[in-house]
Amino acid sequence: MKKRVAEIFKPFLGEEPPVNLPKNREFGHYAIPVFKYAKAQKRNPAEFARELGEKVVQREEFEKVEPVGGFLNLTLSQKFLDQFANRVLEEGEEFGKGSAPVKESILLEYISANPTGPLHIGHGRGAVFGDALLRIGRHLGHKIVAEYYVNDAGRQIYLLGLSLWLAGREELGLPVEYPEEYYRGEYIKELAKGGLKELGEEPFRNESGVEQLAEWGKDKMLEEIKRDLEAMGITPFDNWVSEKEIFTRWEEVRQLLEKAGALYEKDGKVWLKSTQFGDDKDRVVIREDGRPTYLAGDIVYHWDKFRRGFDRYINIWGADHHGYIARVKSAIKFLGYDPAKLEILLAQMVKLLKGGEPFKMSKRAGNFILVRDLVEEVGADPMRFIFLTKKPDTHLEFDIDQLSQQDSSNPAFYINYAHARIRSIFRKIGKEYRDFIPVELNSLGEEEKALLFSAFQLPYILEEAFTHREPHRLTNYLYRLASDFHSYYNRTRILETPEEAERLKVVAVIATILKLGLGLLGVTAKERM
RNA sequence: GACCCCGUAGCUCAGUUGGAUAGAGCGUCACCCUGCGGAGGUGAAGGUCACAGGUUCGAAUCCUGUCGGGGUCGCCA
Repeated sequence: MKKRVAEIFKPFLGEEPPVNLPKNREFGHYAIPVFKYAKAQKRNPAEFARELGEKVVQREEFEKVEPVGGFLNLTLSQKFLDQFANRVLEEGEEFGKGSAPVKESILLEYISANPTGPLHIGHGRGAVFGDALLRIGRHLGHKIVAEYYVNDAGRQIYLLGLSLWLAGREELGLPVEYPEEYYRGEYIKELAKGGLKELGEEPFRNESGVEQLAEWGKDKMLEEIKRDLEAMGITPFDNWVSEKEIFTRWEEVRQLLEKAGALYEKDGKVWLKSTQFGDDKDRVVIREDGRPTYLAGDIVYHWDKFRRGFDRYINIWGADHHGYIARVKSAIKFLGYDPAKLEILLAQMVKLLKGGEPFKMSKRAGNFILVRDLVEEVGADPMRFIFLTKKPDTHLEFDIDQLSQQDSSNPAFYINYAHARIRSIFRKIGKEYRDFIPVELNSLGEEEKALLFSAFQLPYILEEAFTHREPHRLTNYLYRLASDFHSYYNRTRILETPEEAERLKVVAVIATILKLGLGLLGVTAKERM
């Protein structure tokens, strides 16, 4: 819509001018600041705006063209609004589909939490963030592959086995000596009990059982993670990539790195010369005892990603991994790929309060808050919403009690309620949205025009939300739209008025947009509350 | 010390590509039910956009510096 307006001005200005959305409704739907063009011609901006206005005032798209200072304010005609309303009603939830100006193939990797414990709310934030990006991006027409990297090898998995072994032994009354590092927490005890039932007591008798328990426990945890994802309504992943499996290609990658002069030996270890491409220090990839570090696996994984030839690679990591970016990018560079194609988004921490009381998260200590518990407490939708109303790179703090509220303080509720109210009207009259396509809009009030206008912004909002990797823009937009609707609905009767048909058409558009937008956030719009 | 994120109303946070009078929710106060869903709406109070410079027609937004809060700095992941 905005694009069409910009195009109208291209012949007069030589380019598509910036088209602003004025905050104040008195200034119309769109405003074009002409300062830049006036200055280039050394003209007075007000005069320039007036002359520009005269050139477009006759067009059917505009009802009013008004120069104010250095701005040219535009009010769209009902005819123009009607055309868009018809498009929304015809296309329904396909509205805006494939509207990205440039379509890319993207490999999106997110969560990738170790299968050593259930997901906590920090993972939850990354999960919801990634899922929203995925849905929005796909709607816009990007080809996105969703991938989860499973760290199913190495020390963390060993520790899982050890922790289960210890917990099982304690359960059996066998002697237990706790080392400094192991996983605590209720889930370990429960899992160990499950292990006793399923595998018998044998693996717990002596230390050789640790490895078996690690393998078994990892599979169990992965299943639990998948259950958690499902409970949150996360779109199923296209790929689950196993570190263990991918690492079988290490020799191949190692040779490539050596050829590129990326590796050297020192103190019996193999180092990556990551300082060459901006890292603070070089990093060990193979330890003295021959075991690879985590980085080695990650290098192979990224090599594998780039070989698959996407336009872009997006990783969503916890903010605590930011120091890791430089070394991964340097490895990519050594392997002959363009590290600029790898975009790493950091999701900041989540702090949870309940009645003002802070909760702390620490996976090791075992007193972290599980996604599962939060879903049980407030439901998946409110949880998704609270994560998606904030920028991912800000520390997020919220009180659980507020999310349990069934009122406007709970955005998930509030938006759904707007949708349900409209559904209720259509249930009552027994008609479909599409039935109103033939209705001509010509006696709309200011509020109705404004409602339609903001509903038509959806494709633009989606584009912005995706390119900035900020799905919260969509959430906030939907909230505003719902709010505008509630306000309108509160003072405007729809049924049994002379304007009934036109008003139904307007709210049908609103409901379509709300449902579509909610869907892209992973929330199913409710028919009734 | 280095690097990353943040600093906007009492609290939690939005603020579009730099654009006109700075926004929401919660909390406080005052209102609106003869109504299609009041689980809603309207209004009031509340601001040195951390601070200081700079860039320009114009800065919460971009640049530099300072201060403050959080995070990371492993041969864990």
